[in-house]
Amino acid sequence: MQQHTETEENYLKAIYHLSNLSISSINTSSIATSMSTSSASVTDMLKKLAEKELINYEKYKGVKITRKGEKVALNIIRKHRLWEVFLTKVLKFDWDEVHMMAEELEHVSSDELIKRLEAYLDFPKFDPHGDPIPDQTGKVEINNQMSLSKGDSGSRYTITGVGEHSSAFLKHLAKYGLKPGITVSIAEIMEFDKSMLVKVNKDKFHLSYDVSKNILVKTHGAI
Amino acid sequence: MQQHTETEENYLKAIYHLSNLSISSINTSSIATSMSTSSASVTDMLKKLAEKELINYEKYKGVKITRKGEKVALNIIRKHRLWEVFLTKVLKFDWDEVHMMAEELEHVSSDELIKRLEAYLDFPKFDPHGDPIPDQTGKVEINNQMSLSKGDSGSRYTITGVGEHSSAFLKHLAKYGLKPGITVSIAEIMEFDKSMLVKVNKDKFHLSYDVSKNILVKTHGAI
DNA sequence: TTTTATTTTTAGATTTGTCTAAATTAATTT
DNA sequence: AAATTAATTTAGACAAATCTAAAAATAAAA
Repeated sequence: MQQHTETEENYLKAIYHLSNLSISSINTSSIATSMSTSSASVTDMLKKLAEKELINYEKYKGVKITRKGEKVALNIIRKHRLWEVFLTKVLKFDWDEVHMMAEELEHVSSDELIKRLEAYLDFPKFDPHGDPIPDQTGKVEINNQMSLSKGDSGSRYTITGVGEHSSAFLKHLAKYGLKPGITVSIAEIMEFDKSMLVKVNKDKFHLSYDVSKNILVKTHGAI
Repeated sequence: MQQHTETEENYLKAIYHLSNLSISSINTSSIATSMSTSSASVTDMLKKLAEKELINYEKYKGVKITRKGEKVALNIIRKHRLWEVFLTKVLKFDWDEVHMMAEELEHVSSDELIKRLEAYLDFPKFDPHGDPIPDQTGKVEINNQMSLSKGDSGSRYTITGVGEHSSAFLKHLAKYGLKPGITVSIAEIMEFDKSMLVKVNKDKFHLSYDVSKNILVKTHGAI
């Protein structure tokens, strides 16, 4: 049933994620960047994935993931996120420590194992970073999140997730106590560098544009 | 810290297990058989492992695992057995289903993850098949188990483990309700085929030599 | 619309683990 | 002890995933 190599799965995952960032088709170099590899290697792999009908690929024209490829990607993402819940909720790891471990675990676990893990965790809907967990059929809840950087001065928002998963970024947020579920209000937005002053409870602090851009929120009060 | 490939780890594990079956040094073909591969492939890998000082290897003279190699093997075995406990105790898999899954999980999990898993499982000393779980330093409890096939007619024994882990064999034992912790007494031993008649509570049944050979026991009453 | 610059693909090499077939060494028989 | 058989190692090839450098195609600029 699972006839793909770990590497193929990682490429598919990367292509899937890039597809969600822009509507247009994905180019070779953006995949190379996100996989930290050369364009030549990407081209080789694209041929292989196209052969298996996991992507549509035309030389020099870019890549589009097929429904079949998307299903494979979503299954990997499902595993990744369920393991992240396990690692934080059960083994008590911090949310900034679990990404790399889940990166390995996502490839080894059988569908049956994941089904049982999901039941054991009581069918969580989101991972520790606020990302939705796809179900067995590949359905994902689309949460209408926006970047905090697009928020308005004076408004309140609830953090629903992050746009970057590096340990460095998550550790940085942890210093301010920022994580999914926390409510922040924007006190002031600086014109010249798009940085902002935010308030959490009684605390006030300054967030650079690079940071606020990667904090995902929903407008406060809305479901 | 963990500079070995998955394949190298699997070879080391096989060599370690074979070393515990006979005192003499291990030959190429027995490794090939247990790994389901060719002798030529084994020879290639032995050179690589010897290079890394994980084994002592002399052309045509066989293999002995070094202390360093043993430590690597025991760490993999530790991970394997802790995952087996997790899969049976937490995710409620049957003991005959967990071997292959643990075979994959043993390679991906960091030492820190395993330390937390061990604590979460409340520091189990044995896996579901009765095999002892090595500690972080590579210490293993040597349980003085013997094969049921070497038992005496009229004596009672407690099952402590199995000498073969295939799903087929474990399913066969399950049919009789045989597993670690169960007490059996030998009612009769047949001379001609070394098969035996055993009693468990009120039930009596016939075990072939092939089966009794792979049931490990301790003499009843002893710790 | 040429020319230049950028992106993408091809060509050829490398690494890891595997294979088959041939050669070598060790073990057994006669 | 010589001959035969069995086990082991070498040689050469292959598949997967990667790389660098060169060639080809597309995009941007003059």
